[in-house]
Amino acid sequence: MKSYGQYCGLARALDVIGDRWVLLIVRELLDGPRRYAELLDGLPGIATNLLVDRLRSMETSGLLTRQQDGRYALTSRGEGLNDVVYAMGRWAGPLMLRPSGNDAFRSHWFRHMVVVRFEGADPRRGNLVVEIHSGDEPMTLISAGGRVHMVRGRVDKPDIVLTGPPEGVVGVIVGVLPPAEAAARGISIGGDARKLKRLRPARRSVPATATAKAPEAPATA
Amino acid sequence: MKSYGQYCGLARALDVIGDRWVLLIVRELLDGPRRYAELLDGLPGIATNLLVDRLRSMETSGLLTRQQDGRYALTSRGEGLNDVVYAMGRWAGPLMLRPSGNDAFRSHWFRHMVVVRFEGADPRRGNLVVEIHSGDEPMTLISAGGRVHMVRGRVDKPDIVLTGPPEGVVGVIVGVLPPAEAAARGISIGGDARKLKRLRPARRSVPATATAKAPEAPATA
DNA sequence: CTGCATCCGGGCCGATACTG
DNA sequence: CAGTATCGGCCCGGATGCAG
Repeated sequence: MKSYGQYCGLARALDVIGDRWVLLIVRELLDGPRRYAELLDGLPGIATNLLVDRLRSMETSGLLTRQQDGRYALTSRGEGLNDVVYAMGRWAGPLMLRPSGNDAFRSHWFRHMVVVRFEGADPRRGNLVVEIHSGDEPMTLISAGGRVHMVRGRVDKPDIVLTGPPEGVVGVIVGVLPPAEAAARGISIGGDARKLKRLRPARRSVPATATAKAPEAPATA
Repeated sequence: MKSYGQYCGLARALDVIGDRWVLLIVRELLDGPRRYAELLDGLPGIATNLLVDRLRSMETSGLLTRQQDGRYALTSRGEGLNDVVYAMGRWAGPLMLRPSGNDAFRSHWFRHMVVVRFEGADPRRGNLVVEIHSGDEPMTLISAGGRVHMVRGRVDKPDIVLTGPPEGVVGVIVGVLPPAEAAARGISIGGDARKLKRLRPARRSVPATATAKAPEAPATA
């Protein structure tokens, strides 16, 4: 992509990560090193030449390296994009209620979509294990020690089992879709749905990122 | 731009803000409503048709509205992108040391570049007024009440006056360029340069954003 | 089978000229 | 001042080929 040619932080960042697919490749690699075929599967819709082009340019711009085993891994600089990816994921919250429809979906994307909503530790958060069946592989949400994690696969004795389209699963987990209405969205809930409240103890929808704005501008109140 | 067609927060966000120039338009409007000609001046390099195209599509996607006076203003949804813009600006820190060279520059961009480095209130931060001459108009940095602001124009009796290329000004302010070496970078400092330390009281280079990563990451599987 | 490289059509981007 | 029109070129996307 052509450089913006502006001495500005945002513009210089976009010169590096503004190309199409770049941030989605970062998303995939934030889960750990991946090989070419795994990336191709995790990035439905990308053309093979574009994937290679991006991997090359991201390597020269210092976002990733190629390991001895041939897998691609983020550099520390690339991992620094975690905050950018999560800021965008948080902003996208309202967009996720729209049904997935024909959109492609991979189960491991749940990790970012969910963790972004439960960032930080909250000691009042209860322990909970939720098994999720949506997409190409089972995933398990684990709330423990005040933090929420998400791992591939299943674990023994989940408290709840969720099955259905991804937007319904996300809605139930983040609490915008009441369990009573979940069935109408194609979600089936195994176990005691009331336990889901443990994930959101008090009234803390926004994790106190403290959007320190300058004093002019209309300030979103 | 074509949609990624993925049910993923990052992908859906990029479907809306991934188009070239969109985030830079947001950057301009984060300073408040602007008219067409002002945007054109604040976005050196953009073609007039592209600016119009972006303004139209950003209006239909709910990022901005047109006021009665014809000026363009961010909606609350658009202002929500503040965190995204700042996350990228923070990540771009290391990229800003490279000289501006032939890059275009507008003085009001200092606001984002500087505020992003002093986000949040720190009661130990001292009061300071720095007048800056770099680019197309004078700017003034004001540290008061533990917060750092940046305003257009000049105020009476600044403590320090900085003049020179933008990368030198940024370097001196954030502290990576010692005042003793500033002259070699074309920076002239009026007043007592030691007062600049007031801006960075303790050893807090990173504002404790607490990059909460999941514990699995390396995933050698 | 994995990991690319090449080719080509279409659309978006960028620069300039022009208009109410 | 605030756009509209036009056109060349580059990037993107999909298909296909091919070497280890």
